[in-house]
Amino acid sequence: MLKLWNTATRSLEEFKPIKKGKVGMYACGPTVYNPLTIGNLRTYIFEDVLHRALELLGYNVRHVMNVTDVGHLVGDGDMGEDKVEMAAAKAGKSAWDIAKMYEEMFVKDFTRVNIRVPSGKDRPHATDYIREQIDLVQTLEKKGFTYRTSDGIYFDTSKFAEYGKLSGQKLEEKEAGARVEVNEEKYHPADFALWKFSPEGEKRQMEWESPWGVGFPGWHVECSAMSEKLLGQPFDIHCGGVDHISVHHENEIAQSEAAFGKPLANYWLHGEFLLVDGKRMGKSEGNAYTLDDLIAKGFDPLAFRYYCLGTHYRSKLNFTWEGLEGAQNALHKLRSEARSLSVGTGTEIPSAFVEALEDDLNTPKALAAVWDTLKSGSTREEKGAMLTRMDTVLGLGLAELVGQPLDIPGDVKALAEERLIARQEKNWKRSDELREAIKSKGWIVEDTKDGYELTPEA
RNA sequence: GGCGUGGUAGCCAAGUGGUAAGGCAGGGGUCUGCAAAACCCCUAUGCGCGGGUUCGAUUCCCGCUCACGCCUCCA
Repeated sequence: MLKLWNTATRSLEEFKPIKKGKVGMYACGPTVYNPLTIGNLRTYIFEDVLHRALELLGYNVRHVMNVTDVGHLVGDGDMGEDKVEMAAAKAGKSAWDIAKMYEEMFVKDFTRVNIRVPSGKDRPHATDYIREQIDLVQTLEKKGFTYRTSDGIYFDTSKFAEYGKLSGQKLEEKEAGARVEVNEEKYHPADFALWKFSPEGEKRQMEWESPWGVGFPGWHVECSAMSEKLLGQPFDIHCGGVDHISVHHENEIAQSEAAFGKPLANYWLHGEFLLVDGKRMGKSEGNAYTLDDLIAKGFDPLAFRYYCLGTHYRSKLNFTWEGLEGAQNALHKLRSEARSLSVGTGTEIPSAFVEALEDDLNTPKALAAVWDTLKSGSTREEKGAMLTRMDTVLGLGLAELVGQPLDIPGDVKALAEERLIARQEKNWKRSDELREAIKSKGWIVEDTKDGYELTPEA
């Protein structure tokens, strides 16, 4: 029985899909205006593991992730500039080119850490669903949830009685906060833009006609419009990062539920942050690392994935280089274990592994089950089969290594053979020379009980 | 001010009302020309602090403290 922690109820709940055997999940995707940080990546890895775990448990999963290529504003809430247009201006490129460039970058990063990237319709772009977003705003307008200011159409949060139910914060409590509100035309600080007008006399690169005037959709409305269009409402699981709980997801709920009069999603799952030096890592904090930074330091992207798997998704992960190194060492060990196994035909999965996943996606526990399996008394074939199955969830690239001894170049192999003979003749000088020769070709030779073992230099 | 999360060995990190998974690092041993690997063994009487409940708490309750996050764009 799969149990998941539902942010909406703040409790562990048994997962029951709307349609038997099927799961519809929606994940808030990147805003394509700068490179992904490893913090962003942690959340996407969590969603990918969720997707894979659901499949292992027998569900047919539809995983939709949007690409925000318009409408995400920087700075003071609804008053700032559009992130994509701003990045474009800075780079001297068009907004469309910027969006395309950063989308290609994140797809590359996803691929490098073995995240299966949603594609086609399952990766909708906000700019391709302008019609749906306008429709949604019109529905809200008809139902009386909107009002107009000089710069756009806004959602009136005071009209939605349940506003704040996800974060457990009432409107009045938010109001008491120390935030500075710069948009004095809004009725309430929590109100948010559904449609923004293009600035007077200014031509935006991304703008569309609408019943209210030329402009562009607000950030929150895209998710509501696209999830309804692609998954229906309600759908099963909505995920994202914890920082979205109190604003973005709250706003999505308000829009969607106000417009359609039914729940948006049944389960809300949120991935915790990755911290650096015990503090939040963020694009605006200036302490953000990218996957390329890790690679530049000689790390394998999958070592980062392993690192993430070692912490429960609802716990903060304090990123350190030492921790990443430990993860990489562990991954190397797993790889060499995998190579030493044989391809088996079994479809067994250790129950401890499955139970760990069913327990709110407890990947650290699942990883422990992997190690226990490797240390167990099962045969190489059984272990090979089990590791292969478990790797469909882990995504550590172990499955393809099972039963695949390293491909050793002939010349290296010949040197190793020659060294073996030298050793038998107790010609240690020659033996050491040959070890050096092998090393110069990028391989490490190690003696074993009945011969030697060659591994590529890290 | 409001809402929320967490403090477990050198590091990372699970977990439980009955005496602490796993990984990394470290130590000892076997082995070895050397080295490494491999294998075996060891490494928290202890789970932020103080109370309480209990036969018994790291696990439940209360208080405190520290750290972090959200409430303003950010996974």
